[in-house]
Amino acid sequence: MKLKVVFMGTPEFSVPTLKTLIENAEVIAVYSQPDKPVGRGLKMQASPVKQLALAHGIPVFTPEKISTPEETERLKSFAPDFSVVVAYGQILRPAVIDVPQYGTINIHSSLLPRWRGAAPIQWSILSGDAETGITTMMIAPKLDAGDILLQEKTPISAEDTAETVHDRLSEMGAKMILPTLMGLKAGTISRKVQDESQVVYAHKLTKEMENIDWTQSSRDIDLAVRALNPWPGTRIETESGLKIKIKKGRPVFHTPGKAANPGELISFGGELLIQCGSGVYQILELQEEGKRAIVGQDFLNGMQGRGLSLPLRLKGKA
RNA sequence: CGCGGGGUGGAGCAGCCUGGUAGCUCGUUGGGCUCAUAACCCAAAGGUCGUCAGUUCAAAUCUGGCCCCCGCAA
Repeated sequence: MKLKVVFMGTPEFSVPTLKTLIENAEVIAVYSQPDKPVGRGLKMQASPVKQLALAHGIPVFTPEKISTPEETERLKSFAPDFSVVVAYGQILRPAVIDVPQYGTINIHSSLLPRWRGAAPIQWSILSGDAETGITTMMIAPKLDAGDILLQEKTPISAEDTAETVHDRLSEMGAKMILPTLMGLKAGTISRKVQDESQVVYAHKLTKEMENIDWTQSSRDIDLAVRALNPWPGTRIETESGLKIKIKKGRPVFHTPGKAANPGELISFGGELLIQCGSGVYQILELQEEGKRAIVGQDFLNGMQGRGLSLPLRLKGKA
């Protein structure tokens, strides 16, 4: 007998888990955030989760607010064994959490209790954590505070960005959902209460975070560039008005022949560099406003034709 | 009708406003220099200027349509 599951999720991150459930359980209903105008032209678009569900003929519900008496009643009518919540984007009230027979399960992309909250992947990179992972947990009324069920770790490499870790954790979460549900139903998983003394919050990222403080060390800047990729990104703006996103880079340890001032865009040996508060940061890939992403060497080549020359002073933190 | 930038030899750019010889940096090929080199010097190849039509004696450049790429915003 297949498990009867209600799935709640919205972005791309949730998709692998939903796929796994569709293949191995009976997904009786899917909840997702309402369609929103997206992209150039502001065309209305269904969330990735909604699109997948519709493609499989699964009923989709997109209430503005799921924690209303009417929606709760509807949820009850499905008589689910489990609700599985993956990046749904709404807080569930106790009445909703309590509907499924075996409980409401959440997949969270950090090693709880570290990094509760909205942007755990980004904050784990930004903080220089050596590893992160996936936690499956019981949903509790308080955000990300429920009992821990299963955890799996993955190291954060020097090449990892929020995007690569996001993709990896997304797949990890999908692999962990069945063992979690089966184990819970069979009673072979022991719930583990979170150690409140270890709680750290990963608050939501803001657009302003794209502005980097160049007086930091090149190592901190490297962490920021990787943590904020692809959103909100890391932007530099020269005093001459060039707006450039740093897509990829790395801290380097050699010192340019001539000492530059912190916050100056310079080049040395064909490399595009930024002099930081301490250390030098090499820009490997960048993107100018309105243009496509290019490597540092191409940017240097293009400067010649445009009559630009280094060093270029960067605007300070906004 | 959300706002905006761009499509020019293999790459990144300039030229377009003020129509009339295709420019810059890099790469490629050949040669030179050197113990040697990703360095330096000389030379060469390589472009129907996104596409279609219009204006004009003449269009990369002006006008209109279409295709493609991207930034903001969401």
